Formats: sequence, C-alpha cells, structure tokens
Amino acid sequence: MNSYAKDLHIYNSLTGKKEIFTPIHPAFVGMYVCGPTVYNYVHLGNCRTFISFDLVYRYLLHLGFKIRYVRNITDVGHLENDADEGEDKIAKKARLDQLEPMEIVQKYTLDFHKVLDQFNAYPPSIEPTATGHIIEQIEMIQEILKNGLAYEVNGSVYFDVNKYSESFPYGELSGRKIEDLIAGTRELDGQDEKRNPLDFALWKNASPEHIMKWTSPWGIGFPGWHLECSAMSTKYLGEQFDIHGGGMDLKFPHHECEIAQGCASTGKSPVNYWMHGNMLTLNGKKMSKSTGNTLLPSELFSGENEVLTKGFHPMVVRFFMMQAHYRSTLDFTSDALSAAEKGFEKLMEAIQDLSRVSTSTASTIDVNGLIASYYSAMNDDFNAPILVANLFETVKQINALKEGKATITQADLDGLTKNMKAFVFDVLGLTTLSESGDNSKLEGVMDLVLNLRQQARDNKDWATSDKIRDGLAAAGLVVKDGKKGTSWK
RNA sequence: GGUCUCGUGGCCGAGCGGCUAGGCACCGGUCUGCAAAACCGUCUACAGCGGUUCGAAUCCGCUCGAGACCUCCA
Repeated sequence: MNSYAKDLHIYNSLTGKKEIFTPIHPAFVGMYVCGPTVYNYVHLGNCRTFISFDLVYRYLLHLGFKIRYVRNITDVGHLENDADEGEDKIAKKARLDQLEPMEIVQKYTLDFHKVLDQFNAYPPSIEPTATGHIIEQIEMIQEILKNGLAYEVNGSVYFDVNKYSESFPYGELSGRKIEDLIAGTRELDGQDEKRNPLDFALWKNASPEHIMKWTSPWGIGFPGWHLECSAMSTKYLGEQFDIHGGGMDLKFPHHECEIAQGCASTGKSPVNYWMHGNMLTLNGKKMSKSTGNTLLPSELFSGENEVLTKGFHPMVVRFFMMQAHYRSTLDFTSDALSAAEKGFEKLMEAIQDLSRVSTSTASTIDVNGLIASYYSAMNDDFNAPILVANLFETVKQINALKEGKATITQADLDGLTKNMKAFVFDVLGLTTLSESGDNSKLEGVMDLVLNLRQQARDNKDWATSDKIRDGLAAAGLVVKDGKKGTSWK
C-alpha cells in the first residue's frame, strides 16, 4: 500500500461531507458503478461518468488497493417511464429495428466497449448483465416479501415504501421527504395496482406480446430496473460494500431505491460511500438521449457535428474532462476543447522532455514537494483539476531545466519522471497521441526534405527554404525551427 | 409548484474565511533570415444589494439569472 492511501478523502453523497476513506476490509475495495442501458449509442455525457469513475478506479489502484470494480450492463427492465408502465427500452428498440432484443444489446454493448476503450478507460473487474441475474433478482424479491416490505398484485410485486419508511429513512440519499414526494406525484389513471404512488416495481407481470420475460413465483414477467443493481452488487461485492457510483441523475429514484432494497432484504444499508458524478452539458443544458441534446463520441472524434469546428482526439477529450472536478457540471464547447488540446500537447511535450534533461550534483527543484502536491490533490476527493494545475507547475520546472535555469540530481529526476508519468498515464489515464499508421517512410522523406531546406538556409537561399516550408504546410505538415534544429509534425 | 445546486477575469475551469490555482486567448519579450513553434512575463476576476467578521469570492439574508431532480436518462 502507498503511504498516501490513509489520507484519501471522498465526498459522500449520503452524508454530504468529505470523509476519510476507510474500506470495510483494509487494503480491499469493492466498488459498484451503474452502467448504461444498452438501447442506443452512448453519448458523451454518459462517457463522462464512466471516465470519472475510471479516474477513481485508477487512483485507488495507484494507491495500492486491491479493488473489485463491478459495472453492470442494463439489458432489461428499464422502462420508458417510472410509472412502471410503458415499454421496455430494449424491447422497444428491438421492435423498431426489427431485431431480437439481444441483437440490440449486443450491438450497443460492443459500441460502449469500443468507445470506452478509445477513452482509455479500464474495463471493470466484472461486468454483469441484468438478464444474466434473473434468479438472483427473484431471490432478493422473495427476501423482501418475506420481510413484509413488498406486496404482490396481479403477478407483479411492488416495494412498499410506506411500510419501509416506518423502519428506515426513505429519501435520505436524495434529501427528500416522503410527504413532499407524494405531494409532487401526479395522479396516474388506471394504475391502481400500487398502494402508494411512490411504490416501485420489483417484478412486473408481462403481457403476452411482451418479448423479454421470464418465469417467476409470481408468473411470467420481468424484473424492475432498480433491482438489478442491488442483486448484482450483493452477489459480487457482498451485502455491504465500500463505494457505489453513478451519475447525479440516478440519485433519485434509482439509488434511493437501491438503498431501500438493500435495507429491506438484509436490514443493512448496502453502501458506505455514495459517489455521484455531475452532468456534462451542451449549450448549457444536460446532455440527454431523450431530449436529443447529445453529442456522440464518434462525432466528436471526426468533427462531424455542427457544434464542432473540428474533430478532437479521445485523449484531448479525456484531458478536457480531467480539468474539471467530477462533481461539477462541465459545459462542452468547441472552444474549450481547442484550449484543452493545446494544454494537453504542452503537458505531453514536457514529459518527453524529461528524458532529455541533463542532471547535476544538486537540485534547485523541490521534487518531493511537487510529488506530494499530486497526492494531496487526488486525496482531496479526486481533485483532478488541481492535479493538472500541479502538473503544469512541474512543466514550468522542466522548462527551466531545459533552459539551464534550474538543476536536478539524477535521483530527483528519476523520482520526478516516475511519479509524473504515473499520475499522467496511470492515474489520469492519458496516453500520448499515437501516430496513425506506419510513419517510417514519411520520416525518411521528411529527413531528406528538411535536410535540403537546411542547406538552402545555410546558403541564405530563403526563396527555396520558404518554398519548401509553404509546400509542406499545404500538405498539412508544420515545420518548426527550434534552437536545436528543425522538427515537424 | 416542491426540493436542491450553481452564478469566478475574453473563454474553460479550481478555490470555499486571510496566503488571491491552472489551461487557452490577448498583449509584451527572448529566440529567429522572416514567419511559425517553443519559452519567459503581463493582464488581478469572483451576479447585485445588505449583514456577520479585524478580515469574505468563500459564512448569513434578500434580489436577479441559470441548471438539476421531482417522469426515462450517466
């Protein structure tokens, strides 16, 4: 374990405070994050949450925790509205596209994996699906029924919120009061199965035309959306585990219901630290599939969307996200991305420069102070923007070394290099922009061309020199005349 | 309508009682045949109005504005 691990503070949505992180089992961490409902392409807003928790995962790994990271795939049970009526999202898409539901699931799961891979997000330790855990869900319902906190009506089972709230604080996560919730509930016609509008479905009876259904003790049906996360987190992480993450918009009702289901089945609140990532906005509004205010990662990479002036590399987008705290909303604009792109390149060049720094017998740079600043930033509720700022402070120092205005010992340089790379590559999850394809031939040509240009320059033949430069520029190759010779990109 | 969050310099964003991040842009400089790039420096902001305090962007109240949740959403 890293010695900094004991100082990690996490903002807990349940208490509204930053708390020191103490895992249930020392050195081991169980973390569950709500994954996507795979009925469509993931948009950039979805990605932000997963990238935020990728940062959490990576930093915990860096600190030396043994961590089991579970992130589910919702492939059934997610209805179009939470009146517990309406069509299943997967089934609807399947009907519209005339495909099997599992073809829909497969298509968009593959897309999801591909996109997260492009963003260099680690895959979770376990990625369970709702359809693969019907039995576990049924068992949990039985447990809740046994405890008298759910009731069956016409082949459906509903969670009894009123009864539950006699023993447990329903609404504690989202800070809501039952009375307020009821007051805000609209009357819905013909849905009198529920005793209380706040009750939510654990199991829904399926009509004959329903295409995704399973047999259960209550007849043929399908599980409610909130249940899968409870069943799967319990199965893989235990009745109580350390961290549960998800987007802010899942806080209510989804996570509130998860707490209720956990308490109702085991008597214990399932999660110690609730973490919620904030939304990515576009034009100041939340990115959302249902409103169409979205941007797809593929559009972002290619630049094929009217809000973009050009395409951006996934690593630039990731870096852009790292410059904002995960609990703050982040507004997406093309200008902001362009700014991030410049900064990203600056950071990456400084890292490359580290290998070219010459060492000395003494250091004028406080290397340990810089390294400590990386940890203190991340230990303060994963404050990546502060980490980035501290890394840029380091960049400034590296430039000073390059200019000969500062000195560093070999040991300090080694330590700095190791830690800076660890935080940039392992923790922030950034990678250098890989040159596309095989450039060896181009490099040979460029060496030759730049050599000829240098000869012209040596002869003060500016006409030839500039002709080469302009010609290359027209071909999209930028020539940079530096102190130590000419480079290109 | 109810609950809650937020309003920071040209832009994006940290900070959340005193030490006034960072990136980008702008401007100035170094370098350079010129240009670009790179590097260095400058720019001192916290919606408005009151209050608490020796001291507030940071705490409290009010006003205005934006957003989220309350219905599917990461």
